[in-house]
Amino acid sequence: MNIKDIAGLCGVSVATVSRVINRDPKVAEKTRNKVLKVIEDNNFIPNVTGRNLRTSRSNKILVMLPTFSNQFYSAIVEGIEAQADKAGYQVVVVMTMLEEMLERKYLDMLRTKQVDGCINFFSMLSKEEISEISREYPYVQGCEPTVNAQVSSVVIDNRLALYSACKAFIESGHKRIAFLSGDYYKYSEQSRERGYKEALEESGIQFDEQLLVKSTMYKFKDGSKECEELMKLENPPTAILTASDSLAIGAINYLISIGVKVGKDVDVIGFDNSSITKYYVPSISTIAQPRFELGVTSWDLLYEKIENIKAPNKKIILPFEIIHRDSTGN
Amino acid sequence: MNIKDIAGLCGVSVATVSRVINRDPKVAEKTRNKVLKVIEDNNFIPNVTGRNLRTSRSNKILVMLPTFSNQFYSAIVEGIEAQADKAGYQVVVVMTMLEEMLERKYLDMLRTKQVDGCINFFSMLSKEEISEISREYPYVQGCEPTVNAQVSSVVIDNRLALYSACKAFIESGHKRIAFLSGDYYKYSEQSRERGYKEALEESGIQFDEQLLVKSTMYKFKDGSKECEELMKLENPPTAILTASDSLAIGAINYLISIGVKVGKDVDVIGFDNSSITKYYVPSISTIAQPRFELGVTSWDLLYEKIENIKAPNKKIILPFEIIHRDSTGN
DNA sequence: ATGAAAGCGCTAACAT
DNA sequence: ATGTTAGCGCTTTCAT
Repeated sequence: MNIKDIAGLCGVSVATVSRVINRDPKVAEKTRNKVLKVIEDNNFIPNVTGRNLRTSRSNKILVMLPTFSNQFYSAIVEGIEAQADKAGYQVVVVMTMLEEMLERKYLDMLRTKQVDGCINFFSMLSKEEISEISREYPYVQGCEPTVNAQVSSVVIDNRLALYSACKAFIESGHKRIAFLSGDYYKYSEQSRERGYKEALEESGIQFDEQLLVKSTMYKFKDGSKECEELMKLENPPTAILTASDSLAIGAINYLISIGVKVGKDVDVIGFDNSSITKYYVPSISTIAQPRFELGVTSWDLLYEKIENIKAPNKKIILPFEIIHRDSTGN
Repeated sequence: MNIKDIAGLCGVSVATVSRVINRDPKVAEKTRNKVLKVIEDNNFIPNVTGRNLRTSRSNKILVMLPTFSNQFYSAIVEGIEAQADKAGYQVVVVMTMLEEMLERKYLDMLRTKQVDGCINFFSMLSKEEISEISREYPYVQGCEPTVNAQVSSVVIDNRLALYSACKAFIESGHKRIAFLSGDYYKYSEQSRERGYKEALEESGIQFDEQLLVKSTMYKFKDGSKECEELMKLENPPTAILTASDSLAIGAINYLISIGVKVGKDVDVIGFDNSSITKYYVPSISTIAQPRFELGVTSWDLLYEKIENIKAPNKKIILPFEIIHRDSTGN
């Protein structure tokens, strides 16, 4: 069953059927109805491959995630899908597992027109490469744009987030404030580190590099282990900022294990507001990113590029929210 | 840059280039090398759409998940991808959000040959429909096959899992054992309920329907709320089996809030061994499914169907593992 | 071993 | 308003 069969059944040409399918207004009302009826009756769906070959477009976009096993991305993808669906686009989600080879393989889908655009949430490639890709193909980065690359992106103000959280700690009287972070997702990490240091400096607290941990890979285990190191310091922290809820949970897990009262003896704040934070005991304070909105916005940025590859790059910053729960006491 | 350009550069016909690309042995060694060199030099990738149109195959498969926001599926998808990649297939992951309309829309990708097969992890459709789809297209179900549908599937022995866990509770002296489950993922729920009842019966413990909760949607909140109901019973349970880690966490959260010592006063066991179970306090005992293997096996089943749609349906059962942690004391 | 050519299903330029 | 037709890039049959 193809467009030719439908044309035969209708007694019209394939061109007319194609016009009906593509909502071309230059078709007589009567003809249109006849064709639509036959399409309906035969449950006909136009062959996407034929159309794609002809138009060299796919009506698909690629979403590249570092991993599927981070709940953080699920709401983002839902946001993207909601928008893409409205525009008649399908979303293909892949994970790169932080492997450059895999990332390159998936990017070939752009070159070979298997997808019309790509939203990336963490790239291993250089800023030069990303800038070039972005010049040639609809390509947008979310959450972790490549530092200094010329590309449209949507993020939250990571600097301000850490600045605010750190300030809040200082205002509740903390003087020894640690920051559990990583050295991988450069963009957010650098911004957050800046915010952390600015808050300290502004309050006249001497930055202590022992309290800035950049060696984690964002696993529970890392949170525990690095928290242990921190607590063994001569002058351990009384408050811990973290770059992810998993790190916060790891840290809290360790603190509980040594009898420290979290939210009382030591305050801890996570990042991302994953669903578990509300149900952990103690419940975990955290910094929430507008995940669905991040998805929606990244699609909007991509669509601009799909419609006009020369559209200027935009850098969009969405608001975050600090959520106070038991792990920061009071 | 297409196959014609390559042919031109090589001074051969497009047919020969196509043969080289497709590893047809009937090409002279010398010709092959020349062509390969030119392909390499020009960084040429054959247009997938052209090939798909011609062969009416896509070398893509569809993985349908109820949701992205359940970590449970991430390792499964990794297993599928690992296998599919070896066979030269791409994996497209979509979520149906438990919407029948969406599921049908995605199934159209089979009919329209956008994908060569589908692995489904929960369907809203009737067993008749699933059986028919499975007869016509490569289609496999994992974890939650449609009850009584004629389709290849891979699962764990859910009955035995609950039977064993319940038995273990009985052997540690529990007599009031609740089961927090749902009424949605029929397949696993029914099997588990059977195992639960069998264990009770076999041990001469009267089944009490107050202790079988089937109203959850597997959310933290449901676990908390239903646990509260249970504990308010005249004769509350001393042990709680659950159908997911989220339910276990919700329940434990509530128990802690009312001062009950989990793993001592009341034992709780989860299901799926999600990563948080190890880092919750108390750490949570759970029933682990071999997630990666579930993915691998579901691919293998699908591939049999892709190669031969008439291949007989297989029902594969993989082993589970009960992991004891602090939430079940001792 | 290689080439010529048909045709997969569709769209769009051109003709009527 | 509708039809005719070329051609997107590829594979594959049939010749040679």
